[in-house]
Amino acid sequence: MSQPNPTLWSLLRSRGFFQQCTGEEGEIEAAAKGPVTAYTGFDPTASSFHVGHLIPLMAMMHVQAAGHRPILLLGGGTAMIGDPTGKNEMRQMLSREQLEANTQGLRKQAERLLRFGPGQAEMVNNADWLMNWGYIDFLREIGPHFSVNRMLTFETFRTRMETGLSFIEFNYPLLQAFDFLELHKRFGCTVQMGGDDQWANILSGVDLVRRKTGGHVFGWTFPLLTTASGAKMGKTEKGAVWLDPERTSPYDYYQFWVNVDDADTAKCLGFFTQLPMEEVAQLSGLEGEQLRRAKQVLAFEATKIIHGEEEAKRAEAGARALFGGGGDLSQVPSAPVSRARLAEGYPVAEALAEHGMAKTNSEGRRLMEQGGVTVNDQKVTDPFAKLNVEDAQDGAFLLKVGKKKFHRLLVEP
RNA sequence: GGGGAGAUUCCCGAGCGGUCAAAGGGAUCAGACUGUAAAUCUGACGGCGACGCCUUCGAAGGUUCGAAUCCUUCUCUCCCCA
Repeated sequence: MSQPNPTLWSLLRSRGFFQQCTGEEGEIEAAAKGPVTAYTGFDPTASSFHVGHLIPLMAMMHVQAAGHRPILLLGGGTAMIGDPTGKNEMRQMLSREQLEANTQGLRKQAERLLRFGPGQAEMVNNADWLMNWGYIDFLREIGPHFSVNRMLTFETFRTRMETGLSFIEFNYPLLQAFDFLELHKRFGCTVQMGGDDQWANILSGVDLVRRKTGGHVFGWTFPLLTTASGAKMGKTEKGAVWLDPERTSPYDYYQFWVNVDDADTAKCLGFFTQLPMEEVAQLSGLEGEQLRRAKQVLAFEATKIIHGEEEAKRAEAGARALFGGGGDLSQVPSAPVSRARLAEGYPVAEALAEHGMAKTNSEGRRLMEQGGVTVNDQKVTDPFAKLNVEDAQDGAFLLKVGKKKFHRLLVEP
């Protein structure tokens, strides 16, 4: 392990990864003289991380880069309960098989971002210690340390007083607190990090560790990632933006970042790139049209971290071809079309629907009627227009919907 | 255990026998303006080669020329009392 970097906390602060932490001013810094073990948890509710998970993941990368030890906790056990935080209603319960599959998926992705191994990052699954408890035992062991009166004051639960809260969800903070205790015992973990909505859960853990072991541990939260207009970030018309290239292609991933609001650019450069802050500050200083340069850097860097430099370059080349004019079209998302299909006249509406540019044929036709569809740079407004072999350019059709959605159909030889 | 309210298209939410594919808002998409930004304005927003046809208003039956609207049963949710 490299020499621990005592400036980890100030680095995190300067990059935006700080909302609040427990302890007195400067206390956590002081406690971090030697290598610190810090953990953050993710419940495996899907088989891939998405952009919403990126802040804690990036934070863990900084922890490791600074010479400390990050622990990534996958909540195979807690996901059996379901975190009620931020939910208006109970989450659908996932089957054990599903959770196991999801855990595998997340594990694979995490391994690309952090170095795991002896003396390096740890990856744990809380199913390993949560699943074997007997109900009575757990209640006797942990229950006495939790005040229902206090739990009811948690924002999470207060909002649920209106819509209803089941007992299973009410138990969630106990389990998360127990995780911290367990990691403290096993790995000497002294810091739990998470989104600010986790504050109450994290505090529960800090308290529990103190009560059970007398240990002094810390909680640290990140700001919740919202767009300048207040909405949760990470959603597009296609749904969540995933880190799994099968779900969100590197090209789309790159596009997501190019398309962030002007107002969010600076914030995102701090969170989602590893560029030095001087460079971030300089890029953020750009104005107007120039700011797009900053977004291109953001997109490239963010894509590089997740998909690697090669993919980032490809995504960038594709974007340049489509938006910059000319260039290399080979990186644009594409699919083959058979000659037979074209011979009988391939309705544009169907082509759009079959390649994810419209949900249905009707929507495809509507888009055409509204002037939103372009084939090889020619606007097509006839809803029943067809593609024919002889209309192909360089053996392909470039379909475009709106300003940003492109797809190339390659005529089979 | 007793009493009450309710389940509507992605979300919220009108409709309460025909004029309902179902008001309004949000979200979303397209067009204009732009910088692959934001804001604003306009349009679209169940499916279908479509001024018509098909499938929708928790589920299944029934009444009726005709039902999201009435009746029956069922499932689920919420509230109040105990």
